[in-house]
Amino acid sequence: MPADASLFDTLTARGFVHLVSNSDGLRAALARPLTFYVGFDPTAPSLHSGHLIPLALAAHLTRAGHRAVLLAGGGTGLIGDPTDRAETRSLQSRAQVQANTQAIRRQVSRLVAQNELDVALVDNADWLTELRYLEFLRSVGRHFSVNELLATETYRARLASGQGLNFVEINYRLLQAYDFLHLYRERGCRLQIGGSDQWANILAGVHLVRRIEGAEAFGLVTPLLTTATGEKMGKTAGGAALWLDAALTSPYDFFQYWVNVEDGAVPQALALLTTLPMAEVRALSSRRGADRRQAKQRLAAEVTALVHGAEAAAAALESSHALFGAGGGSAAAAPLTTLAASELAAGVPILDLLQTAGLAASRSAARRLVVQGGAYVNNRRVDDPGAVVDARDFHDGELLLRSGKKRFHRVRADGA
RNA sequence: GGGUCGGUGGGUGAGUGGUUAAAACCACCAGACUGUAAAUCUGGCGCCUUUACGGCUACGUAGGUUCGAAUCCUACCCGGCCCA
Repeated sequence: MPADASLFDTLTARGFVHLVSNSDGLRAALARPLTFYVGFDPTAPSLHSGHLIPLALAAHLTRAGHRAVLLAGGGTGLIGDPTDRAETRSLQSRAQVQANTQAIRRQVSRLVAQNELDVALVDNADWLTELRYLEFLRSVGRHFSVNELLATETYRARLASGQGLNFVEINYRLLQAYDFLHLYRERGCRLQIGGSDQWANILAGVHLVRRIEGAEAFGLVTPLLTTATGEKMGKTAGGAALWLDAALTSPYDFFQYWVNVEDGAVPQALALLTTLPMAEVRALSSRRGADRRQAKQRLAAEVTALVHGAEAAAAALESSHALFGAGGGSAAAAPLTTLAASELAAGVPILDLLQTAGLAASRSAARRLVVQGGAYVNNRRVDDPGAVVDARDFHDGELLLRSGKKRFHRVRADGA
């Protein structure tokens, strides 16, 4: 598909454009294939929901014929981005950063392959670790005013709150700006995209490219996904982050997260996270009342497919229907714990079972759950904390455990 | 390096020798109402057990004073600010 000038308008219509350094300039630049980049810092071994929008935008751009460079921050990760952090982030060990960087590279490669995108993967450690301090100060440092740096929200908030600001943290922005310069030189990269929190960092890169190369580079940031009350989205039921790694957040849980988002978040999520045509997004968004759940299921199916593949998404959908719907279908994608037949023979106290299944963090928590009437075995409430589960509770070798209304867990009897 | 203030539970933040497992708020869990939504109301929210006004652990770390310490003392670690 050839790049075209209307791409910018399409992206705007979908809501991707929160801020742009020069909208007319970028609109014109997008008329021809252009190289852009987006960076991910290795603060964890997996990307999370916050990365979805920039990834989706990268996919749109790539499909329109632009070249993507996905950057893993193996170098900047050694410093740590202070943006939106109330206090100084303790430095991660080199080993930790390396491990996370590797994990993220693998994950990104998989995402890219799964969605058949043609992108380049780079790691800024490859050039940042070789920087020479004096040289860096003379060539890059002199283009930045400390007054201006301190005036930006990130740093100003820190100073105002009296939380202090480490020298290392001030340097983060310069390193990210240097990344942009480096990619401009090495790959002709002219656009950096990111979440809205990255605005100042991205502009610093635009500034540096202009100062040193006398060329115009562009910056574009996307909005953050928020709830109706303006809170950042992306926390799972347990309060944990919504990871894109299936080992950290299973496709089923990932799917359920989207089914459970609040009504007000659906239109934005459909437009930003799925590739559905806008006409369909609008149609789904117009569903009201209970019908809105169908829009959420569609959203969940689409996003899960992008992240975990069509097959995993289909399995998650089927399991969701099986557990919440009028029955039928397989709950195979739902979380599962296997019990040895020997354990089961003696009977397993319900409190232990809830804890083993991860539906309760401790036996105390499991006891509270039962006492408060939130524990179910095979959809029948258990109100005796001393209850014991045995083989008779298993049907076809399986038992369905539930906490509250919507957290399910399957227990399978092994060797029975 | 000197001075000074401070480090409390997932978060913010009270508490300055004795019903303090630690106020309040947020987050979170469960119940009710619902649409696997939101809002609202109710209960809960360190761990363990034979569930008891029981036991254990906890207020940066390690010691000490005391019948008794998050609260006092000492050393150390970490952070803010001021001076250098």
